[in-house]
Amino acid sequence: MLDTKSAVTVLTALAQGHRLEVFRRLVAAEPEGMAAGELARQLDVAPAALSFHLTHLGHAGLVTSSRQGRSIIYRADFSTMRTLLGYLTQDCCGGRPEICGDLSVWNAAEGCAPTRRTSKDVK
Amino acid sequence: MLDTKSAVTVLTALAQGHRLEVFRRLVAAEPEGMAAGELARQLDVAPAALSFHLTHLGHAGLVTSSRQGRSIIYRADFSTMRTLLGYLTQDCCGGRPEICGDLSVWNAAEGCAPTRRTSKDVK
DNA sequence: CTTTTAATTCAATTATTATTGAATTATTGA
DNA sequence: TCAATAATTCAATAATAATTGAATTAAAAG
Repeated sequence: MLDTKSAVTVLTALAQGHRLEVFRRLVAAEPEGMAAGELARQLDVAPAALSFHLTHLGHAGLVTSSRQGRSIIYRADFSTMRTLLGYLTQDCCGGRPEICGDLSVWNAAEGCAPTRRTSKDVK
Repeated sequence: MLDTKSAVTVLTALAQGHRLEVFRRLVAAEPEGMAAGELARQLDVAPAALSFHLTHLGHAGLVTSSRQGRSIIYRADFSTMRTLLGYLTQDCCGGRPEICGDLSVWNAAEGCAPTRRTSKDVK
């Protein structure tokens, strides 16, 4: 389970228009992922600015990256999002699973957002 | 369903230590809620600062308030959190419900986070 | 080896958020 | 009415976060 500090880190990463949009598009782009430059073009954000946001998302554990030729490919990491959803559900429903339903089923489910860290993250 | 801009508003509201903690305690304090002053004491935050955060949470639709004597009682509003969870789930799993499971069941569920706006919000 | 392309890092700037202390509003009780 | 309590609003400051343009690193192609 996530501690409050980590939860704030992940929430902060998602609480920004460009970053939330990046994450959305990376989810849609699974499992191929997308190059940093392509994301910058699609969102019409300066490469340096996007790099900042991607680093931010990476720190929060929401994306992974790997070099492919001269491009760096980013991919959404579902597991962190799942952890966040679990945390918020606990927060939201505390000792009252009857209010929001029991999410533990899909938190425990097999095949649910497997960690896809098949390649080392780019440094 | 939440649009991206509103999602950012709600995420921003939660992406701050004091506010996340306030929300957590208000969830735990349901259904009585808690006075602003009591929250300020418990979190050891200056009243003016807490007021700022409570306004922030109120704007995002995460808390409601009502005056009771000289105190102002705040309560967690589950419905916004539920909406956020639904949005993030869509985001996270896109057209792939098999990845995170189908949350639509508890989004549609009866008795799930009824809107408890029994009193007018304090202006 | 030089040039081009892709991306990042860095330092500076700009913009946004959070905190503080003083002043203000609302309510209660002496 | 007056003093005390609870909370908010306001203006100023402090702290963080985001953007920019220039410089740098890495890989591919001529």
